[in-house]
Amino acid sequence: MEAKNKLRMTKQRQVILEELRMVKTHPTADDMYQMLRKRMPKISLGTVYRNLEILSESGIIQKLDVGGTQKRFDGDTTIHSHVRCVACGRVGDIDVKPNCNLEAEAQKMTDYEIIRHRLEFAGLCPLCQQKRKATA
Amino acid sequence: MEAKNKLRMTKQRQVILEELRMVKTHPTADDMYQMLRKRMPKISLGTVYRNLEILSESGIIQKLDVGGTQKRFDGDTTIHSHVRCVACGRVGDIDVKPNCNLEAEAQKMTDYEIIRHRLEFAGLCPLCQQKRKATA
DNA sequence: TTTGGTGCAAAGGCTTTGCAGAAAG
DNA sequence: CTTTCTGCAAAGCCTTTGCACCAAA
Repeated sequence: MEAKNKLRMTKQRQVILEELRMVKTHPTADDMYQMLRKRMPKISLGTVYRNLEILSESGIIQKLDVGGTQKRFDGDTTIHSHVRCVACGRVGDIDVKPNCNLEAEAQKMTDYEIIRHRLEFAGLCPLCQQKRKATA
Repeated sequence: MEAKNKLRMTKQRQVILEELRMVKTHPTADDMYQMLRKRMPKISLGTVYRNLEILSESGIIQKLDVGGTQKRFDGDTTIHSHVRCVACGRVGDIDVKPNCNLEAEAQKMTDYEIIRHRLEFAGLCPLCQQKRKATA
């Protein structure tokens, strides 16, 4: 729990990090598990969860808390926003850097001490737009 | 699942709606359950979940997907943002209406069809600020 | 060696659901 | 009456955890 332990670079951890950085899909833990089994058939789901947790605590990857029930992970730790497809759940990146100083703005209106913010969009991904046209 | 059914205003539904509108705390389903039992001791947790779901689908209340594992509910359906205390999980309101047209902005940068957005802040609530001072 | 990590399976937390009886319209 | 809703308990889904063995450093 504490960040005092030294991390070891195990095969599993390495592969998890590689795979996550290789995709731009913001996979869930289980998505990752499915991907990883192809390269490392004996890896366990528990190990995947543990490592994604550890890596995100260390700031090496990012844990996303976008809508939906499952957490998602992002190998890209630069500041950017996300779009979530309301139909299929897919999550994409958006490179919006809200110029307005939202946090200062918000700070004026609350007695919370603002630390950071999160901006997320919801919409329809290209695939689901097509599906909708087909149905209509 | 379909919104075709006519809603009945049962005692339970009525009380749930009243209680939710009475507080400004963005309770979880279980928070609501605890509150409700005082007025209606035999209400079941399942009923609470079902009604919060139905009411939010009907747009009568709002289901919040802020960070943390549990969903929260808000009787206030006007557009506003939320702050979440990173220490205790409490959720407050912030009346920031991002003037900049974020969605149009985002739309330029993605092939998703943007439908809406969500702006959330994270910080320390007054109580947790005090606790931290006391500890430091 | 030492100590953190792994696989496995069981346990946990939150939410949903099947069912028979109750109640709104 | 008819159809939706309720309470209860069981099931489900995602995630975490205990344990004995394994492997980095």
